[in-house]
Amino acid sequence: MLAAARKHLLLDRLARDGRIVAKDVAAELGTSEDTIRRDLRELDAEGLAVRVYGGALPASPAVVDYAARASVAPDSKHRVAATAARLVTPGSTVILDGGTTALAVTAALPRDLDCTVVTHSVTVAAALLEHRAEVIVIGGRLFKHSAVACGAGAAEAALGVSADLFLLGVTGVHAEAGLTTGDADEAAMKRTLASRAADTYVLASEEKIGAASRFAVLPLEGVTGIITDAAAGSAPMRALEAAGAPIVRAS
Amino acid sequence: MLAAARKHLLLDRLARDGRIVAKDVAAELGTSEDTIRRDLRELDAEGLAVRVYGGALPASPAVVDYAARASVAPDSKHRVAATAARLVTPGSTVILDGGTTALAVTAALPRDLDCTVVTHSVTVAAALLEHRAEVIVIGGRLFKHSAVACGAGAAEAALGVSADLFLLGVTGVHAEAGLTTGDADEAAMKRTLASRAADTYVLASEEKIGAASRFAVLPLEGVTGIITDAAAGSAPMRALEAAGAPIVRAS
DNA sequence: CCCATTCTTGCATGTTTATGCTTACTCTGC
DNA sequence: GCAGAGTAAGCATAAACATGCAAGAATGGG
Repeated sequence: MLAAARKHLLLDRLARDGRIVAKDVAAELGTSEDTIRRDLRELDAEGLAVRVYGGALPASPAVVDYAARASVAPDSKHRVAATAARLVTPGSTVILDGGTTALAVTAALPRDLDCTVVTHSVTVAAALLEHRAEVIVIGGRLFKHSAVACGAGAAEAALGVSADLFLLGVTGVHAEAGLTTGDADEAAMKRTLASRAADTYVLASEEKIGAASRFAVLPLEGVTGIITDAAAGSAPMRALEAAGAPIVRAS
Repeated sequence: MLAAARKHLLLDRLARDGRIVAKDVAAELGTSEDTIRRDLRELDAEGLAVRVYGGALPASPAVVDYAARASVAPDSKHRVAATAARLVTPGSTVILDGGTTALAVTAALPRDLDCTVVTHSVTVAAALLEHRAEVIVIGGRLFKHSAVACGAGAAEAALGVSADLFLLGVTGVHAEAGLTTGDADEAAMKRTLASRAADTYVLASEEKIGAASRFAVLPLEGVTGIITDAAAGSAPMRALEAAGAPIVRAS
């Protein structure tokens, strides 16, 4: 049985029964309990389940739905998110963008970290419910595609914020086009958020490098760092380095 | 049975019955009383319950309400939610409160209904991502216990809203105490939202009837209707009817 | 097509955790 | 203040756990 198929089945069970007992599933699938435990550990790391002694329980339903839709290679995202999460220091205020990579940051953030998180993403906010961090939601008209609040009201609310750090998600990081995203309002919102933070770091998982979308957010040099784990030698990466992009290597 | 699931069940019972008797639950679950006592001690340490001699009592109602959110919504909630969802007409603007019953309303709402939903709950907002409805999020400081935005900023944002309908969630509907909830800020926010809608209906699933929490939201006659499916002949219901509460029967 | 590399899986190891039992103590109501 | 129910704490045991390791499968370049 394929590992991916097994994980899907586990998520199905979780949705159907509301719980997973590692021993039972292992017996049913004819695999070892260790394998199931490993799977559950990974699903927990991805924020799709909550690991408990003996098995697993569902994560917050909204988060699961959203994250499952973006069924992409989680490794790259995960490494980038972990690196970004380490930038969040106790007591600091961080603006967290929307999107699946930002969602991965919430999973990588220690639950007992005392900090303030400002976000315009309802899924990010929901994912932080079980963290100690103080959460400030920026309201506005909800953009269904990316689950973030945008528009005039949101921008106005954002102007009241002053943060130490902004973790920015984009859809493209390109040597010439700079940092881009797929929607004009979102791009404007991201710019506004960037203006409210002392430092801005881009969450650039592998597939974003070399890509460009229609709407410019910021030029490459407009941010403090671009966190990525894309292979250093690849053509787009060399182009970015030649363009003077402040690359930060994820690990 | 998973230990974590058992704790969820305990919280469920606490929300439903208002108390837990260690001996009874132990017998019912087929575990030792010690295990239940240990669980209750831990829930108490986490602030989710108050340990008393013989069992446990709910902590602040708001806290328990939130913690039980992962558990299965009883039929009563669904019936109330379905009735409430039918009040939402195409083209209208509805303010949807936070809480598990409001969440059930999102599930009962047709996905292709063209309307505008205003909410201060991030979980409600996330649940509406796949609906056609336009969603406006009211931002502010996130109140972790119930996943809603509260406070000065949220109230201010709410003042800019004008809606046809407000679906209000509370923790208690009592003949004398009126409509109540477990947190002062939340109560104020609910009042503000009620003032922005032409009609206000209360989502009063069975367990809310006859219950009272610490903070008053509105008097019984301050709302257009109280949607419930509690048995008509019960004592609390007769008291409510005698007090002139505008009961609407769910079906 | 083959070999090297990587990934997955299951097993053995030592460690941690949950649970029920016992015992001695505490609380509550009479 | 006394009886009985309820309780915390310690202890033993079995289950669940993380980790390292090795065998087999999958993958990719030559």
